Amino acid sequence: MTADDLTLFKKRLAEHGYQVTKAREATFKLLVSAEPQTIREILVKAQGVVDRVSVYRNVGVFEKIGLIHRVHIGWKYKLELSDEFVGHHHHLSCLKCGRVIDIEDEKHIDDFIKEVSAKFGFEPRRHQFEVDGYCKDCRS
Amino acid sequence: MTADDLTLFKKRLAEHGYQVTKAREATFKLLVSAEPQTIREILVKAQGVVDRVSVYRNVGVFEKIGLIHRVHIGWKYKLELSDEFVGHHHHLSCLKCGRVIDIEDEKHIDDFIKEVSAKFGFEPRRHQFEVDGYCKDCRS
DNA sequence: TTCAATTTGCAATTATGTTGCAAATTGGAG
DNA sequence: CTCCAATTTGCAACATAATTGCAAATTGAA
Ligand SMILES: [Mn+2]
Ligand SMILES: [Mn+2]
Ligand SMILES: [Zn+2]
Ligand SMILES: [Zn+2]
Repeated sequence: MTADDLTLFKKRLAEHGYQVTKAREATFKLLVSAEPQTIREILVKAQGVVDRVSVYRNVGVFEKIGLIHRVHIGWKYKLELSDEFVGHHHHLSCLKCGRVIDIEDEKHIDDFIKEVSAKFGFEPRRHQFEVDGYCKDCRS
Repeated sequence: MTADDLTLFKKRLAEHGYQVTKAREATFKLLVSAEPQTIREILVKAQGVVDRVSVYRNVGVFEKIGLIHRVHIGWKYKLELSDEFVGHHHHLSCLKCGRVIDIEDEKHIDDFIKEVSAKFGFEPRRHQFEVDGYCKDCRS
């Protein structure tokens, strides 16, 4: 993670009236250290450093102020930095090794959403696209 | 649900070496009665008829043999009949009233998957696309 | 009808996430 | 820097969702 990321992190907390604490900084760094990851993975890494309840609570805070968001990966959700940090994207997820590949969309998805929203009078807010399969190394 | 659906249900069970039981038939009928729905909703309807453990176990069986599948709806998953029954589709999901609208894709998604899979040497197996927002009635 | 194999239901257990509260930490005022 | 009200933390208890072991019931094939 860059120094800028950490600065932005602290700025966002302050903007929303949250304090910058040891536990929050540690939790955020764990979040960034591998991405995306399950809250379970974060809890394991946090053992002895930050209490599980505080991890849950602060992950909740981070979500609420838009620092991170959830993505669906194989019937669990994982946590990743928000678009502000890493740019909007979707995922290819390997059913064998668990590898997650970031993919960028170049229009297909947005066009589809626009089309289908118009058709049903729907006002889209968020979307998520996920492809499960086998990665280059696992498809042998 | 049609008589054909029930016939296909029994056929698939038999093909995979599973018995056709009261509990399984009852659970499948509950599944079909409203669609998609959470396992929680099914458990409530099953009270006094099928034990919760059997519901869990049989929903697991149904998934395994491809009679049903999960779809992501607002950070929960819901269960719905597989494509074989209802045709492949995706969902618009209302953040306010919870309404779920089935949408069909006309190429966008498949093209995108083809494109991006080629790029990463990925072999796609399953995919899921979900749009959250506000339905016609709720956007006022 | 008979019976081995499968399935069911109940109790106990495990996994996951939440709440109440006293003690510690934080950040701003003085 | 010092002080202190407000926020945050960690622990224990609680709540909810899902899984497992096992004896009893059901199923389907002979
Ligand atoms: Mn990503
Ligand atoms: Mn549907
Ligand atoms: Zn792989
Ligand atoms: Zn609605």
